[in-house]
Amino acid sequence: MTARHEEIADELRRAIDREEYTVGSRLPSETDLAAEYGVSRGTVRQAVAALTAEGLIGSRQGARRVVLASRRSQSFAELRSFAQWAKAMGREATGHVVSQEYRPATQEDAVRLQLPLGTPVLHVLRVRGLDGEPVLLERTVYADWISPAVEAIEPDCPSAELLGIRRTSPLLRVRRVTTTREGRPVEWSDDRYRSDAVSFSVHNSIGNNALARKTAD
Amino acid sequence: MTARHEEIADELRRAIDREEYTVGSRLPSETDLAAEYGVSRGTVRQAVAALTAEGLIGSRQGARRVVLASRRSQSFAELRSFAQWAKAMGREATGHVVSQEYRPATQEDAVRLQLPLGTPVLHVLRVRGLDGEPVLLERTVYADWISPAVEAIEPDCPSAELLGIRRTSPLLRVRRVTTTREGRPVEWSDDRYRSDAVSFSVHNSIGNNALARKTAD
DNA sequence: GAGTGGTCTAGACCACAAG
DNA sequence: TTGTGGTCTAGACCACTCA
Repeated sequence: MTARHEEIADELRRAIDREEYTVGSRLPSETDLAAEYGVSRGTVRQAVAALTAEGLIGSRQGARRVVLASRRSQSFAELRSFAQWAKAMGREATGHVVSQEYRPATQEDAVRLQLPLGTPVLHVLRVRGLDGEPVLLERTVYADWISPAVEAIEPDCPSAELLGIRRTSPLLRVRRVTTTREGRPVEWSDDRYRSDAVSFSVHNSIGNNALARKTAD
Repeated sequence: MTARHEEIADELRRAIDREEYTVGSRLPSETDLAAEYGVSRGTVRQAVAALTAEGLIGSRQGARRVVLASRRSQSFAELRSFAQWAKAMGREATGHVVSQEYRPATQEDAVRLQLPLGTPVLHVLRVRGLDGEPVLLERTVYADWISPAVEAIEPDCPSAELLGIRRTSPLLRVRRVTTTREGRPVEWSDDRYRSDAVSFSVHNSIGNNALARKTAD
């Protein structure tokens, strides 16, 4: 059922967690790992590529892979939910679910969440605020296999004043896709921020800068 | 010199740019692309994996890959430099280079930027602010092959009051790596934000959420 | 110079999509 | 049913690291 390379990636993550491989130390060679797990080198490379994308390990041609970080020390630079982030900032996060309903997955939903066409997906429209001030209009589409967990958590506040701004106000629009460690898409979202209220910044393995522009969406 | 799979990825990006493949249309099959470029299927998969990571195309098992976006329409959701972002927010961005010097690449520099040990890398320490208020202390290390471009742009303001806060003030710390489209690391940075001023994250193909936590660093 | 990661090939089988 | 992407194998050569 689960792909072998995902199992191996998980085992490596756990090995790093329990400090079998400590931060700064070298991972076994691809050949050794292949022998250890009884797979080909290609499969090992698929596994370590996942950890590399997560920033857990680094690599340079000719040298052993190096453990860069462990999931234990995730005190900072950890991507946070809106509420977690607000708390860290000493602000009070508010959230209201405006609407919530299942719809069959459109072509776009299916592609972004890697689901069959027509699979029921959960659409949630939320207004989120800081210290009572509405700041973010959030449209999220959840994959069917995760939506029960979402419904169980959602506090259902029937309605809310949508941001309380004119429809023509400029908004910062952000589309994003959230995935599990294994790269399985969990949700994708189309957010519109009040452009005078919030902000943010980059934090990406697959990032960009002014010198080498990238299209995020 | 350049890997074949990178060349193919570039050609595909350009093909999407000139709307040879329009948004919403299907890409040729891996087999067809392999024949067209005279390479094996594995090489084609390396190429399309890059575009997938960039969010340009999507894929589902059994169906043709779909073009999700073009680099033409990058008006929003584009990762911006600090100055670009500030301007979009209607704020005035300030920046001062506190120090700037070349040092031989340490083990960490070498791994994160995928450079040989001891290669000269450019260390830049900046203070950035919004509307005159210092907000971000930014330490950036640039790869040698990109540093000339950095030096040419940098305005050198000799010094600045470092954030104007006590050394013990809590700071939000963010480490990030910036890469080119091809995944070649350009810089990595260790930033410390004034925790009462601003900041945060999210916006990632390889993201996370509260349900499936990920270690960003 | 031996070891290692980066690249590439040419096959194979499977699960899923779509007609 | 046919085509497609996802996975996996078992080789190969090269560029680079490091002792």
